[in-house]
Amino acid sequence: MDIRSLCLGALMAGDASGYEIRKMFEEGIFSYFQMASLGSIYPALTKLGQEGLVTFTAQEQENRPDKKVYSLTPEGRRTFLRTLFQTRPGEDRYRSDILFLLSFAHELPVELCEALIDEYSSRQEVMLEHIREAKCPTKSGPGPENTENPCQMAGPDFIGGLGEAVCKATLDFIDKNKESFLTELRNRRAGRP
Amino acid sequence: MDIRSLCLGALMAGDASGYEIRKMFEEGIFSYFQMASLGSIYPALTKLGQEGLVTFTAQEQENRPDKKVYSLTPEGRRTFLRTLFQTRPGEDRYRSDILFLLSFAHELPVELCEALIDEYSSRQEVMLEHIREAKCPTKSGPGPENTENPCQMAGPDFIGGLGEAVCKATLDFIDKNKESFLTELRNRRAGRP
DNA sequence: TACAGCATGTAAGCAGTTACATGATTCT
DNA sequence: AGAATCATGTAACTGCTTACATGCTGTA
Repeated sequence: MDIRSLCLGALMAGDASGYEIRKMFEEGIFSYFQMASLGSIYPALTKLGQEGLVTFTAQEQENRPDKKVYSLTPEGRRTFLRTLFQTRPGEDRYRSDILFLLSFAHELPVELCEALIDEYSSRQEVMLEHIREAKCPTKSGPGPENTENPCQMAGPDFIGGLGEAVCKATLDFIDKNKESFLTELRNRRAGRP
Repeated sequence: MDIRSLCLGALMAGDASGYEIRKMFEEGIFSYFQMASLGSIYPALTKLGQEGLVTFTAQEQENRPDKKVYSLTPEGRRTFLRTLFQTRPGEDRYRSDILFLLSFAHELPVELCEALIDEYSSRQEVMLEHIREAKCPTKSGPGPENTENPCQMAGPDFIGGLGEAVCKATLDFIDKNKESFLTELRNRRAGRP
């Protein structure tokens, strides 16, 4: 999935500025499985505008750059839908420095291992929070205004449920295994220093 | 984590050729949370060799290019350990085209949604298989020969357990929610065609 | 006072993917 | 016969991150 399709997808949920789109990928429902930075979003939006797939209206703001609120054109919508149908989905990929580092736990101080695990936990908790908020957004939540009631969209609901289940399983596993893991590390250290 | 550290990390588990290192990232324990392609591994190995962090012995093979079996130098080992200590782990990131596509389930044919979910499931099953094999490798399993018994390494065990828990949670969620999700999609379709 | 958030945009630089080049062997 | 596996290597291309440029508002 290239950044252009990602932007079109974000706009399917409602009009938004580049800044708001990034928020969707950072805190919203997409944050679980995609991400995009401003440095790639702005150029993508500009290009999509040139191709007639999006338009924008500049909202004037005092003492700030105009806020450009983008929306899909009918053609943009059609193009995106076509992309959805045609895309042969690429491999999933998960990257985690923390888990890589923890693979070498036997070479690291136990305190560092514990810190890494805790860091991993707290990140998962943040993610869980994001997913829950995205599933049942509070009024004036992040992202564009909800033109449709998102609770009527089955997709995000299913995906959100999946994300929730995964985060919970992760936190649960750590909860149950962290101490015995650290104890084992300490014993090994004591056994052959 | 840059590709160079990833290669050093792979070699911590034992000597290996570039081709074998890729296998570790494709099927071995690392496949769960990192990946690397041959086009990046070979140049990295060459560079590490120039820097004195790895050496290799060329194993002659009939009618094939010599197999270059790399091993860490003492300095390579030290460098990697230093890296482990110093690295401030980057954000985890998970990318999934399938989940992105499924976010728009309400715009897709139900059959396509089902196919996407099934594809997702089967990929998770493959991953689960890899993780299990990596945790309790069979004799002559993938990757370099096990110079140490991996069952004595707590890190991979913990990580493997985590990966297993996550895969299981995913498969479990899909098992329990797929049908009702598809039914809901079909009902919506029938309700307002 | 300093930092975080809002808000857009450009451009350099780099890391990694993909494709190309080559070729024998073994499995289906 | 064709595909996959083994095996290494180079190079173009792409797409993304990071940093820079600018500047007000609100909070700690």
